[in-house]
Amino acid sequence: MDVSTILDPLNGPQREAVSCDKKSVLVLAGAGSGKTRVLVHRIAWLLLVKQVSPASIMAVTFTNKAAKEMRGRISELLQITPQGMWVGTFHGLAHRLLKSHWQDAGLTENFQILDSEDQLRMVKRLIKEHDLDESRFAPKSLQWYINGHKDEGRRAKHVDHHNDAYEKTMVQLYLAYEQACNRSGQVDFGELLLRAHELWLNKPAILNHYQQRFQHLLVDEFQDTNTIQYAWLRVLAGNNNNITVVGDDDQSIYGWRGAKIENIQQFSDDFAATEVIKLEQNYRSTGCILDAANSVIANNPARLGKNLWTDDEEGEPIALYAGFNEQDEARFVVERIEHHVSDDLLLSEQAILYRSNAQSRVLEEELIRSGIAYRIYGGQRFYDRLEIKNVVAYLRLAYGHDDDAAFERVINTPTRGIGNKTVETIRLRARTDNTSLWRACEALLAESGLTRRALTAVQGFMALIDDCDEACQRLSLEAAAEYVLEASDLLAFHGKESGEKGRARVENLQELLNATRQFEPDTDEPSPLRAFLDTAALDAGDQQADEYTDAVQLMTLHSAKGLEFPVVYLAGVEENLFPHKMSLEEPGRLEEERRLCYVGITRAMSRLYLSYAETRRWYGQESYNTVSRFVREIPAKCLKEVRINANISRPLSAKISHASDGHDTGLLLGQRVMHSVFGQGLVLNIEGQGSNARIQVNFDDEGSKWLVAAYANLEAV
DNA sequence: AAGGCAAATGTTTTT
DNA sequence: CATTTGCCTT
Repeated sequence: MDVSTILDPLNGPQREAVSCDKKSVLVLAGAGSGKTRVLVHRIAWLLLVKQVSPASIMAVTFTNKAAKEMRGRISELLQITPQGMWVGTFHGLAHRLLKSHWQDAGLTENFQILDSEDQLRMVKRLIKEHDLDESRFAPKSLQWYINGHKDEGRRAKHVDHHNDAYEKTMVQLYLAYEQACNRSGQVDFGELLLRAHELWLNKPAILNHYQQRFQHLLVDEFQDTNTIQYAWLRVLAGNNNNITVVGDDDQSIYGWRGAKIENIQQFSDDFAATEVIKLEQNYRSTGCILDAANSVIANNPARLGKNLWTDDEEGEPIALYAGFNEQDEARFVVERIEHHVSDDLLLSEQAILYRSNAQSRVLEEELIRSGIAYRIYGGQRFYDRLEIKNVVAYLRLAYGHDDDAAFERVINTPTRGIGNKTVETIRLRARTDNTSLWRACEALLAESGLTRRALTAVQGFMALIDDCDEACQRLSLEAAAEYVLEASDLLAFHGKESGEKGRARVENLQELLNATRQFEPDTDEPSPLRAFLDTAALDAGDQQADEYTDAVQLMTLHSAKGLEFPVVYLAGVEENLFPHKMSLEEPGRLEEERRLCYVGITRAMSRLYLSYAETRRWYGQESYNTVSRFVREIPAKCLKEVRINANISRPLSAKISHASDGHDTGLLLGQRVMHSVFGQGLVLNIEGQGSNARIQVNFDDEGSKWLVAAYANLEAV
């Protein structure tokens, strides 16, 4: 294989980015401009042309999916899988590091990862233990508070409470949380990054070793890095290593969870003589779609400035549909999906995107009614399911008895007569002895600190865990999991849950056994069980089921980032919904919503539909929204309004059928009417009775409006 | 320990 | 509106 294979398929700027010899390179890659391709080809370039050892390369992504894709594409391009390269997520790499240097990082050897649910439980418990009012100190906000500070690299001792009583308590709780985590060998997601950073700072020898090793750092989705992630990278890169970051300031949509778009600017300041390369040629969308995206995003101030262009044709204009309510909107979308299917497009080539999950319901109902297969992205991850977490907790507790989060979860699951009272005694003992719950149990058993009944139950539980431990050491991972499932009685426990639920739970448990069977520990982790537990904590465990059935894709705009579809429906482009009402208060949030819109538009390859509802039932209330400001930012020449008259057939006939319920307005749905000011129009909707009735009319010239029957003086035409 | 009922509470999500 | 949560009862 020669150099041409690496460079030939690339355009000018891409080539420059791939072969650039500068020590620090910032690639500003617009949507659909071949960002991943540049990263993959640059790695190939380093290996083949620069003869760099794979072991000196570290590539960092945000999601496991992206890491997996990168590894796959590198192997595909090189026709071999390079050994010794570190490709992974920030959290995954930090975790790997901490496992190798657990002592230097001040951790226990078998430290476990605390997911956000476990974290919330722990935080709740702490609030209770401190006798604080949950309404004043909401567990969720304490969790948010802790994670926020960790993302900024601050421990409890660093937080300045300004002598404010409330803030003081929060810091106190943060401190208590840190202590509880340390006591039970638990590390939350933010802690992985924070500890890894502290490891660099506190152990120069270790840092030096890794700086010597990783002379080439590559970072994907750089605009999503938060403070601690960037700090970690910067220290690792030092003054001598090579670092390439790829990102798009216009696609920064995670500011609300700590991502710092400013890191892009900071990067150029921190690394001397950074080469900045812009990738602006888009290989995804039609001219029309790009024009729209460019115009919308141009309304954001303080951009680094990119303008996407394409060789592709103008394409169809973007269609905008004004539904009279969300059902009508859904009907429109489904009708268009059916239309495209009859045009030989697959369902899976079409995606419905929305701002918030609550919107999916109506769309789903309409898809079901029409018998169209669909798949919703997002939602609960496999390893987050209750039944899965239960089994994993048994395994965790078997592996490391001091794992308090696992202990809390399964001490009485399935129920074995250990009630709150007993658990409270155990917690108290653990706190006074400053030890784990398991050790507290041992102490209590030794000195009979429990009632006879509780004593037997706890003893039974501990024996069960020891059995599981023994099974884990003796058996294969799969056999051990099977043993745990039986011995703990979890299979039967979940199986007897009512109806559909129980069946689904058993199915998932079976799926977990599958996962253990297929599991291949790929790291240098000697214990397959530990490796599996790590995967369960850090990896979503993508369900691959139905991945191959043809189905319409439904997801939020956030989860659509990085994907592309021939046809995209962007539903609910209304003020208050998108941009979301909540985001209008804080400064800077509107800009982020606009970037989200930019992400949405640029997902579409050839066709883009925008739709909104003039009336929407939202949290049980009727709301009247106008079309989103973002739509008004799209140039008129790119936009074509779909008039209701054009697809009157299904939506209206459905409405007309129950219009005869008699609203006593003398008008019928679908009827043409005349208004003295607005001119002629079509009756879309009638609500209420007689003169109180409100009528929605889509005027030919003025668009649709709601009118009060008593004053409107509508005449049938 | 399970089931029933009222109250609260609703952007976006990965690790 | 619909789902989840906490609290209360048996």
